[in-house]
Amino acid sequence: MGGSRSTVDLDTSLGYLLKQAASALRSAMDAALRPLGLTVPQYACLELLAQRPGLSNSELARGAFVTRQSMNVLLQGLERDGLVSRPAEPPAAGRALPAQLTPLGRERLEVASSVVQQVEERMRAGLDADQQGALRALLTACVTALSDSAPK
Amino acid sequence: MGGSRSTVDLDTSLGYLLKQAASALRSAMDAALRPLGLTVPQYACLELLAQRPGLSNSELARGAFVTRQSMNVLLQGLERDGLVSRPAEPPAAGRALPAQLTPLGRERLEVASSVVQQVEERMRAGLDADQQGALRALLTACVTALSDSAPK
DNA sequence: CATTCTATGTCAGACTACTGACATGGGGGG
DNA sequence: CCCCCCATGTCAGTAGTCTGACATAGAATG
Repeated sequence: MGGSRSTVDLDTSLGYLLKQAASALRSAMDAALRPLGLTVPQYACLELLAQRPGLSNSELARGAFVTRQSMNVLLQGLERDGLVSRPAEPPAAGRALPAQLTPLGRERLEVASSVVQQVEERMRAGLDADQQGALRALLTACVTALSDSAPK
Repeated sequence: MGGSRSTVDLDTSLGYLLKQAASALRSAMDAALRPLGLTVPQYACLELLAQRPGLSNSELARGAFVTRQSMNVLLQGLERDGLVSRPAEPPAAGRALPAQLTPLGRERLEVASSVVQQVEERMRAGLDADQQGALRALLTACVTALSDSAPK
């Protein structure tokens, strides 16, 4: 078991490669969404709400991989732009405020989803169906391995 | 999870899964490096300098997936802490200032590399050698596909 | 040789995201 | 029943990162 090598070899490191891939995807999505006036986290929030209406702020934050606080300001911006609506008063049961897409938000998301799908297709250009499934399985394994061994 | 035509299905989206994996890895690395007083980009910078001494600010920025400006302030902090050294004067040929690890920086990196390697090993826990090679190949294919089709 | 293009370093500003902290609502265990 | 623990929403402060812009150095082009 290890300890013999003193530094990580970036050319063969899975972590470095993972970051490189995520960075490339992020840049491509950012460029594709910029003309629509949406950032990547904003798009992620809209997409989450389209598939699971009524998600609360904290649930959206976990789904978009940001903190509650960041998602809160993000949601305020989307509300201000009329893409998302939240009840102003606490919902009688619990504190979580369920958010909903407005018709305008749904419309904006339609366009955003199509450009993002084009980006994803570009990314999968050289992969056949089997390879895509394999990649999905391998990434899932990495995620579960990391979260299972996560302290606290 | 019915596949809708108008929106991206997050449960089967490779992009979403990629972001999830990168986020989990980032969190794990962040937690592992925090006790050492290093952030992930700082660690990336040190690791790059260990393997390719004399890299300039811009080259480090590309290698760490940040902008030149961000890498510049990051380098200033590392210089202030005595982990990295750069010549104060322009090097007669070109504008690029080659950066070097100081002995203290090398020492700090030793510890950081070991904890990061432990994180990577946790991530690869459920993958055998073949699967790791496959994952590497698939991610590389995604990166090249994205950069080849990149506009600009 | 002059011009243009590209790359680099740097400065200024704005924005994004995070950490820390506090109050509130709901569920269990004593 | 009361208390403890966890999750949520929110506020304030801080730190990190990006975009935009400018000047300079070297290469490429005519």
